[in-house]
Amino acid sequence: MTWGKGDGPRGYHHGNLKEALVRAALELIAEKGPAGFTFADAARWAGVSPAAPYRHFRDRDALIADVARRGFEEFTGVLQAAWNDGRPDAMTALDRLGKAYLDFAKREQAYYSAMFEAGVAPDSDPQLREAGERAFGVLRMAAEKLVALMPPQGRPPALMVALHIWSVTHGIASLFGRGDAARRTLPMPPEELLEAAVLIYLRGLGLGPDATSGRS
Amino acid sequence: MTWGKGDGPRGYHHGNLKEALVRAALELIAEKGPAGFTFADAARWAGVSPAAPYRHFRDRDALIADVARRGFEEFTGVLQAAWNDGRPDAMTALDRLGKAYLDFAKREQAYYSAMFEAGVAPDSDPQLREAGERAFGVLRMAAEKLVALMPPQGRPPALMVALHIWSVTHGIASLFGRGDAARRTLPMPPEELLEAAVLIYLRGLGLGPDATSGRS
DNA sequence: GACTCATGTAAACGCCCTTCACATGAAAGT
DNA sequence: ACTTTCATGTGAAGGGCGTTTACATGAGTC
Repeated sequence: MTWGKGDGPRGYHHGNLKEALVRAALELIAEKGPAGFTFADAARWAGVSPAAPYRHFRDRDALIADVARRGFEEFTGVLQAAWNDGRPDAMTALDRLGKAYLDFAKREQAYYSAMFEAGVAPDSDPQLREAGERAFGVLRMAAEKLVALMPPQGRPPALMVALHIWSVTHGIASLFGRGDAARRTLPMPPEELLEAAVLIYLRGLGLGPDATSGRS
Repeated sequence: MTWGKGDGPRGYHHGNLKEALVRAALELIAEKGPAGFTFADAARWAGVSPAAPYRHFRDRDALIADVARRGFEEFTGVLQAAWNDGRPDAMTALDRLGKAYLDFAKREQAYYSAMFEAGVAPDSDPQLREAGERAFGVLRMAAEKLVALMPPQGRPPALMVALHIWSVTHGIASLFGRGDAARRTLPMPPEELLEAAVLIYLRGLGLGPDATSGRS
């Protein structure tokens, strides 16, 4: 095994402290929430002095912002894979997309917290903002494909549809999606709740499950 | 003006420290977010020593939980007033309800943060949990009145409808509702976004704006 | 008027955040 | 090969915060 990306503390220089700090942040956020982790904790976790992280991040917020940026990039990949260009049909792919969103929020709680709940302003870092917009872009693309299924007269703006789906999905993820604390109990799994909401919403747009096959 | 509830620091005893601490917390949360306020700050704001708050709250989290509980109670009142027993008809009242929700999230950012984003487990305090459930109860009631407009066969569970509406509203409030930081830009005001979403959703349930008048 | 007890204070401990001068060693230049 | 350079990590220090403890105060009670 190579030590290039490993975590063996070698001599005076760590060699990969930045990566180690990001992983420490993920570990600690998952454990104690985005507020319950300290810069010094991350340093200790990486086996360096409390001052070392300042060589790589301006402050604690910059570290969280970097975690959030990486989270958005992971997120984009996950959503894109789930959407899979709308195959075999837009409705099926949208269902996968929603489940992937909830699954990400549950499995990657640390990323999700950093992305949406850590109080990081999206504009604080242009790279963060762009990463977030790329993730939303997947939803936007999906909405465009859905809207294209409708008769040209009376098509709603695809952007609005994307925002609606994003909002309800994020709302469910925020309120009920996480496994640990702050959960509210629910009479059904979040995935079913979301699926039902989207089905009803799409029916309201005039898109039944029958309109999916055929014309692309 | 009476000093009974005022903020004049009298002699050795403050007289109203608990209230003063809650107001300090609201002020500071509104200013710097739920993470960016310290117990000692609240004490300084109230003009007492850093140890004084411990006579009234076990720790910082207990203070935030109390703020959240009060927030839910305010919230319940606001939602109930907006719903107004479903008058003049359920759809109109639901629209008011959604706007009141967003308005509360925007105007009472400090409360809203404490209620939903401060990482307070709803079960940490039974009173907090009950207050939250009373607030949701208003939505549940509204959903029941809406569902009652539908033909008995094929009525969706009112609880599910309430959860859907809560989720999309909370999602919009979380993502776009706040005025200051962490805002994402939007091509339309959040209120319109929500109104459109709910209209489409209700149409998907078979409830057009025409079904509102008449039978209650 | 003396007592009681909730309420506030002061001091102290440990931890955290941040900065500073300084140490180290990998990589570049000659 | 030797020196230089500079990013990277260290140690110590200052200030702040959270919390606990022993003590002070004074409002209400008998």
